[in-house]
Amino acid sequence: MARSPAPRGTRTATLSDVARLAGVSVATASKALNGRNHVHAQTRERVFEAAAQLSFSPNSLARGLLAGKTGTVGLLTSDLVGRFSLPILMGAEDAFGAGQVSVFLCDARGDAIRERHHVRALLSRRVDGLIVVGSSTDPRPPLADSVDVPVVYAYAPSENPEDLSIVPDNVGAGRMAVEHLIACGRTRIAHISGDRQYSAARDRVDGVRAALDEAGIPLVGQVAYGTWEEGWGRAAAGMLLDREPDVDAVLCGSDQVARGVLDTLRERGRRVPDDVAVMGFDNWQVMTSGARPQLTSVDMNLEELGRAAARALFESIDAEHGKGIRTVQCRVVPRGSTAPDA
Amino acid sequence: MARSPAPRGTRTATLSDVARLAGVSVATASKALNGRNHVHAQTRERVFEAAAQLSFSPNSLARGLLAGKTGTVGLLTSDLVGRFSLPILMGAEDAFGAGQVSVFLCDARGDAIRERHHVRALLSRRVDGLIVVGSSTDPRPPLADSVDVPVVYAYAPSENPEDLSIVPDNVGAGRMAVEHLIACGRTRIAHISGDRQYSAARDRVDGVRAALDEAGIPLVGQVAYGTWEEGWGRAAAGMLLDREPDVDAVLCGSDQVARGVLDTLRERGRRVPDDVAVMGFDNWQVMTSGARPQLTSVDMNLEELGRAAARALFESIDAEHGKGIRTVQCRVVPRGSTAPDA
DNA sequence: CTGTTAGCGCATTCAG
DNA sequence: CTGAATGCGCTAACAG
Repeated sequence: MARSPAPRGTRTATLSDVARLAGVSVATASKALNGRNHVHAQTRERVFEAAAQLSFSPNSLARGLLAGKTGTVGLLTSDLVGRFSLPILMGAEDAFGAGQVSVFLCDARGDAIRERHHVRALLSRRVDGLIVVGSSTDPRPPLADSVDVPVVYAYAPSENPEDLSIVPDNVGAGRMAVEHLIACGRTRIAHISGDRQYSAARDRVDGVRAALDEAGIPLVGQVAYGTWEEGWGRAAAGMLLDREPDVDAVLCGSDQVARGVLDTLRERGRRVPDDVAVMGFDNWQVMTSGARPQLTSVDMNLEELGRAAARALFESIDAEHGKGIRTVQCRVVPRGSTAPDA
Repeated sequence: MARSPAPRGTRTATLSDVARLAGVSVATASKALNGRNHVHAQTRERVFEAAAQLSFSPNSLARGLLAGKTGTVGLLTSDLVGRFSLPILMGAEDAFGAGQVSVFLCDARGDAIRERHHVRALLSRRVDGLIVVGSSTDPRPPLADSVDVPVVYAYAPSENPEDLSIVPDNVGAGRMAVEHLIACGRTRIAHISGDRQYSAARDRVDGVRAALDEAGIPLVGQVAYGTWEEGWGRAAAGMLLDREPDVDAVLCGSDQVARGVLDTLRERGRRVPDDVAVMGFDNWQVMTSGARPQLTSVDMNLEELGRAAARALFESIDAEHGKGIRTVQCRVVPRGSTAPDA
């Protein structure tokens, strides 16, 4: 059914319209609608009726102009297409949306010029704060413009240690992954990583080594760096099996790499998880659930990271800036590729 | 290097600050900065210098309050996590971002209550227009509130024919897919679809049948409806091969289904594309490029759809509302799974 | 309890 | 060519 759209050209009702209809002054109408004291219950009633009748909606611009804050924040991403920005964005949207804050979304597409353009536009709109979402966990330069509102960097930390950054705990992720494999009884663990250029890959390796050292278990073979894709997983798994036939677990740099590894293992007649356990990183639903068997993976809790960034921004708005890099814990999501029963 | 953040608490410069520093009135300063005529070149110069010195940034709230339009639009999605909203959002952000428009992003999470909440907030912020992005191509109820700004529905059309909706051409997609397979010399074509509940699945089937009829080629077996996932593709392919061993092409409801079909074909010893051609829908990069061979797919041009929605909204803002449902063409992206050379 | 006044920052009249 | 005045819609002082 079509609620008829409000007639175009009809000026949207203003507070003075409401006041006039209710037979009071604008000030009284304002107080009534905003629940201030010192207004008679009956008057308040009349004002509310008038407002409803005119479907009055307070003009946030006017309010913001007066208050000096707008209840808006800017979310500046550099790579919307990338699948890591999205959950962060969702988490932030979630944390803000619950309250009275609206989010301006801007995609700089990895272009510094475009980023400055967006920052200026956002400042001109008088956002109360800014979240800058990176496209990888490698540190990024701070915003070029000097900004007089709080800024929180998410996923990619700012290179400036004076800034506040919230990042996933990649070292912890590597550690947790190995601990899970060990808990599953594996002792011949290999690591097929992703692109060595990414600090995420290197940080996870650090965690992997630390956990292995603590357990007194050596890594099987060398860490194999390559890409984040399935093809690399297939190729690397082939080489691994040739050199280290007695491997009983493969930790993969991403869920995609893990998918490739699973393919090669199946073709080589290795059973998963009986002969070889496999796990990935990112816990990307479409990758993990389509796999045979379903893929155990480390979830980087990106949505939580987004929420954390939003909360941190709130705090910075109300109080003083935080500084430095905070990490968000990740978690292992066990499935059939490491635990027979899962 | 850390450009020192502007000292907190320092009120951001206003036009009268600029005017004072330049030794002119606010009116003159305004004209100078906005490139109006009737202002001496030297004066203009002085004003610009003053503005730069104070890093003046005009307050969009004040401007919007005065002008009656804000240069903002609301993008209302119901399913950010879904992979179809994102490209649409990108396209829209792209089309708007090029100009002077900023985008409020809201995710209603498929909840009508939350949707109303967001609509009200956006109207209160005096957006100039609204794009409503659906999570499937099934028609959706129009916005519950009566809205006095233009609204464009994207992906999911509004149930109200008086509204303007922009949707992908699913019928055309089915048709193009079959035409591609026929062009590749296939005559024994089967269709493993997705979830029958979705109009997208049914519309594509319509296109498939139309194209087959035109070519005078019968469909091999029945249309197999199931889910959009890999597991369904594997299972359905097994049944298909049992019943119709001479099939030479399988059109799949999604790239994921196609991945499953490819797996089963390989296990059954059928070569792709030599024995059987395979193609999917959506052209989801991560699915198509990880496949062996790489997967031919129909791209629904969602980013273009987003841009089209943005453009349509522009037109509605400047002129009169459009009405009805417009479709955006899709395109086949050929890869190794249908054409040996690709 | 209610109304009057002032002003947030800006662009646009209209006089000078 | 420039400046003083007006008002966009609203809230916070104050005065009645």
